[in-house]
Amino acid sequence: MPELPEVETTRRGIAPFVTGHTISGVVLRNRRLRWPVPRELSGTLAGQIVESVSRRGKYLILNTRHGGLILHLGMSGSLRVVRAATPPGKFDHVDIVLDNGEALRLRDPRRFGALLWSPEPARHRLLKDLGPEPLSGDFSGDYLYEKSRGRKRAIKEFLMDSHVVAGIGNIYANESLFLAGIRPTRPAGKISRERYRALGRAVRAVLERAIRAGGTTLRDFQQSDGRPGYFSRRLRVYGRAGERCVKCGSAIRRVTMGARSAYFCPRCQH
DNA sequence: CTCCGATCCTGATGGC
DNA sequence: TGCCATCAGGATCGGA
Repeated sequence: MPELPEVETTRRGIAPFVTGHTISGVVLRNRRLRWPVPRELSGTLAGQIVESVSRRGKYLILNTRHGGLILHLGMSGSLRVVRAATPPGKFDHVDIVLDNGEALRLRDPRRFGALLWSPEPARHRLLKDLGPEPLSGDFSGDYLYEKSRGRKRAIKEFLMDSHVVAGIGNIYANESLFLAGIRPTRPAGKISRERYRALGRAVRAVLERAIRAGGTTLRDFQQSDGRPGYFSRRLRVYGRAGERCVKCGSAIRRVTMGARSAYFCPRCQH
């Protein structure tokens, strides 16, 4: 659900409405997310100015002079900018209220999301050990190759490990592997440098295209203006078990890997 | 260090 | 029509 492209889409959507504004308080309707939202959050944030909105992997950070509000959308979270007086829905758990009468509203039906304050977000336990940003210069096929030596786990699980590279979830792991022609079940440590270079390029291409399309909407995700993400119609293998491969016409297969679905073309991916 | 399974939650879906 | 079981899935945690 919200993976890197969806979180980046959300970041771009909300940044113009919150940057430069002062937070007047926080309304906590339900504190039970992935970790309990701190009771004192409103007191901590009141009076602080949002200087910027940044992203690290799938985390969003509202940066102020004194630290940052770390936000994770989990599997079903979304953020909207609304008038603070707008009646909340059943799953609108938190409002970050701004001094201009608007509020950043977190909706999260499944409550796998997170909302935490840190005086130094980059050093927070959730962020400090994340792998490189896949769209930065720190990430490359060569990096993946080096990092994967001696690893026995499947390439798809390796690619979805946020400590290897940040922000890639099930959808984009499947799509990237299809584009690179690599079968998701192949052990990560047994893939050649050349093929990792193709994978590095594929990861970048897929993420960039998805960001341009405003992310992927399956069920829950919506852009911060309420529109769906339009990458859904560009998915090549994800969710297409039994359908024809766009390259060769073979039937796309689905296998279960550790409680997750992997989709691949048996003819194009080895 | 590496890997694997359990875990949190609720809407959608399919079988009967 | 309605009930029930199953599934989806990010990332952490604990145990092997």
